[in-house]
Amino acid sequence: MATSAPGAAPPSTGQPATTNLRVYSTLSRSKEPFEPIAPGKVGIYLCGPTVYKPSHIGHLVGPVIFDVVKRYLTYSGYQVTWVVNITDIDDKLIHEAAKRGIGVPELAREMTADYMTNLAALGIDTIDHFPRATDNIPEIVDFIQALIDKGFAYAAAGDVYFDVAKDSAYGKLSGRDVASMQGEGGEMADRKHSVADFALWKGAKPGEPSWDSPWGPGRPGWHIECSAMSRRLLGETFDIHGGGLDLMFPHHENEIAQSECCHGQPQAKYWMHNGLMQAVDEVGKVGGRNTRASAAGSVDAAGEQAAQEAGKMGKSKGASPFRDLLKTFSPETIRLFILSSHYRSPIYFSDARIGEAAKSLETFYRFFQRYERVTGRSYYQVPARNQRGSEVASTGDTLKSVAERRERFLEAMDDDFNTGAAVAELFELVRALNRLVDERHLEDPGKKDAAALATLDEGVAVLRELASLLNLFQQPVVSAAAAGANDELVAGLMGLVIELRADARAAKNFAVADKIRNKLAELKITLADRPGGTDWTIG
RNA sequence: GGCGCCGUAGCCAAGAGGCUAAGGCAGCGGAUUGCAAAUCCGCCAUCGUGGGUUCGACUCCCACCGGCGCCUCCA
Repeated sequence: MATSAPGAAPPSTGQPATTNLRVYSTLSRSKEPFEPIAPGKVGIYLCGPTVYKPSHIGHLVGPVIFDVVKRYLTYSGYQVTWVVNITDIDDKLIHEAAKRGIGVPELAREMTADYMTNLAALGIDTIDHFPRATDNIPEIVDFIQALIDKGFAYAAAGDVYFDVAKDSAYGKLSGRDVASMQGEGGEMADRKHSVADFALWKGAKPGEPSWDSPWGPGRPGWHIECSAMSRRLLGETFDIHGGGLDLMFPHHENEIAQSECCHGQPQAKYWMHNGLMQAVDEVGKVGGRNTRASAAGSVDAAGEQAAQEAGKMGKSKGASPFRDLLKTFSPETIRLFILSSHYRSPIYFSDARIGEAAKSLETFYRFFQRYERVTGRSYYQVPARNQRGSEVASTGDTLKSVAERRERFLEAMDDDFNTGAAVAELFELVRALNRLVDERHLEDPGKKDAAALATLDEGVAVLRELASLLNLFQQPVVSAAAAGANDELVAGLMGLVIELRADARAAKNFAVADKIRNKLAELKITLADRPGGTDWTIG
């Protein structure tokens, strides 16, 4: 399992920050020019996990996306502070801990560790703070008290509720009408002034974890921790608040209500919501996409069934733990899969679809090997350009193409972090560089061309620059099979086999040469005859 | 029922009022190769259906069909 990528986000360049970035905000339902509240500085708060079960892939979509957001902002000259909260006290933790016969803190520790391990595997080392709800109880209690003092909340039988009727702006994020809300029902209903009111503090029942408060022992409601912790770490108003689309209501709506009623100013300037990961059966398409087949009468029963089985990777669907997914797919594959589509769109998840991402990554890995054959240097040792301001000299076809692709990549990122379009430019970059190697025969040992090699290096530096913004190709991926290739004995035997095959080829004994290659292929070993000799890869 | 999103090639997926509708996977043809692998070049979509607005729409509006999400403390 890979650990964090070295270097974290590219260092701030100290240059003027980009002015072209546009960010879609759920509040305005439109893309807005990005202008941080304090020049040069950006605060980001992302709603993190409730740590009661192992994280599944859906929990890691936000971190992957905001890791890229932070990298891009940093690269663009901003100083970014990114906060991800850990909800470690909540009904779900209480129930799960009881079910397993362990304490809530123990459960929280275990699941927080699981989450952290997954983040590390994905190379996400850009998060600055992981505040836990239970570490911030005094701040939370103060926050609630302030809301009561200002008349926006009321205590009732050990609980405290937010009085939605007092907030005329309530519903502005999700576009909901207070009157039509069902709200939290159950036994709390009769304590609340309105069904739409939500708990800020929940009085403890016997045996439940609790903290002292002016309203008796209890614990925070779900939303208040985020209001309190975001204020502590980022201030009353900060730049970007993110989270899954499912949190828009009620969580973020309630957060806004709490924070803005308490402070009398906006909580966050931009609200970014990522689309949800959806599970889909391997068979058939999803959504309305099989409409035509069905309408035409050629009903694909399997496809229809698959569509019906598609569903959010939520708690009820029992999505498999992320750590299991890592047994099948590399972190890099999962990152590419997530970043290949737009962050606001839902992502339909299946092994086959992630498998496609894995295949497409091979294009890059093969190019990196080719680069090493040509230059003797590892792609991973090429210093990444990390200054947005420095332009690429566009002399010659290749560099012209490299500069253009870089420009398009950056434009895509400026357009509300369009990573899908940006990824396409990475493929185009590699194509341009492969073309250069082909045309100048750089793999041919007898044809070293200093100018072409310099161009290749420049192109690779740009590839590294752009890829690092997506946290891709930061360090070599070593598969178990590839690791075996380093074995001295294996290497020696392969050298012998290749030598014997070379002799056979020299003698035009292609039957033997091909037999060797075919038999090796059965062992998952691929031979490639190149200008400089034959090399082999495994896996 | 209320609110919202979506429907682009065999599959995944960007995009966009007029310029060649990105890229990936799969497939086909060619170059290269002893043959391959890899690489490169080329081919493969008129954008769910029906109307409307416009000089012009796949892109805007309406309707319909189909799918999905939220309204239940799910990232």
